[in-house]
Amino acid sequence: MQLRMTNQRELILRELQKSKKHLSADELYERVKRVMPRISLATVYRNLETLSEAGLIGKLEISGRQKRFDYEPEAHDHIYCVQCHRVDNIAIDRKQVETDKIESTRGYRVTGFRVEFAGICPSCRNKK
Amino acid sequence: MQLRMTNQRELILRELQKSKKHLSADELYERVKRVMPRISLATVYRNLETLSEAGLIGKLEISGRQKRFDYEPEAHDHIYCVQCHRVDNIAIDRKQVETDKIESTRGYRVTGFRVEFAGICPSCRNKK
DNA sequence: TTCTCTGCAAATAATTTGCACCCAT
DNA sequence: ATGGGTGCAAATTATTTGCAGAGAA
Repeated sequence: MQLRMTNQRELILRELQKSKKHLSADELYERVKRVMPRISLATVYRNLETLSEAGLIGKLEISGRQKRFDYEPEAHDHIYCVQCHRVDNIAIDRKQVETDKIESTRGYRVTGFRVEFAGICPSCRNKK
Repeated sequence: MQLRMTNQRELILRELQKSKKHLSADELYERVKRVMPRISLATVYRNLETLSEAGLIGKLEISGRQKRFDYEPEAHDHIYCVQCHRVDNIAIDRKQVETDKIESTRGYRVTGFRVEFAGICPSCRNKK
């Protein structure tokens, strides 16, 4: 299966990169529609998936309801399976986060890691 | 609003803790149904939400399609908003992950962090 | 030409909600 | 008794898929 660079795919990639944000499929759909009004939401979904498989963009696994996509593919302490989404705990030394410092991978083949913080963003802080 | 400890709520909490896994709502539903056959899936959803707000269990923000719930509430590197789910990048020193070591919080009020690894779990490794 | 890709609409999957009745406090 | 909680069914939200035609390689 080889990748064709269609106008839609190129536009989706370009708009996501231009945004410099972590957009959901429908947020990006709203943006690309301005340029290509007849594009379909399904096309956006399919391309985001394709582009992240190709490594051109990143797919964020943190989420509320929706998946979000990252304008730059990136290397990124729970451990979870990217195929079946099973999750397991893993013991790590938080002061020394490096793949080879994991005490046990529980049998997983580790493909990457990332550190994620939770918090309240500026505009939500203002609302309350 | 005060919390009532109903039989349903207690059972849901107990079964999640007993499982020692990160179950999704419907996986947990299958388990509690064995004990309380007429319980509704909606009740499971409502209680998982309530229990995690109360801090009795944890809600995992990493996900595939489904949310997963953690049998133990836990302290937990992207930064995202727990209210609107906006996501922003944050610069950290991965070798020194501590809240006070973040270079900039981008205006977020940080409530916690966790380190998460990605990989392929043992049973998925076998399937391929 | 040959396949991958697209738009459209319908189908799924996951989660939420309205409502009338129930029960923990 | 009373206000939060429940079951049921219907409604939403997010994402995926079948299909026939379009267009990149």
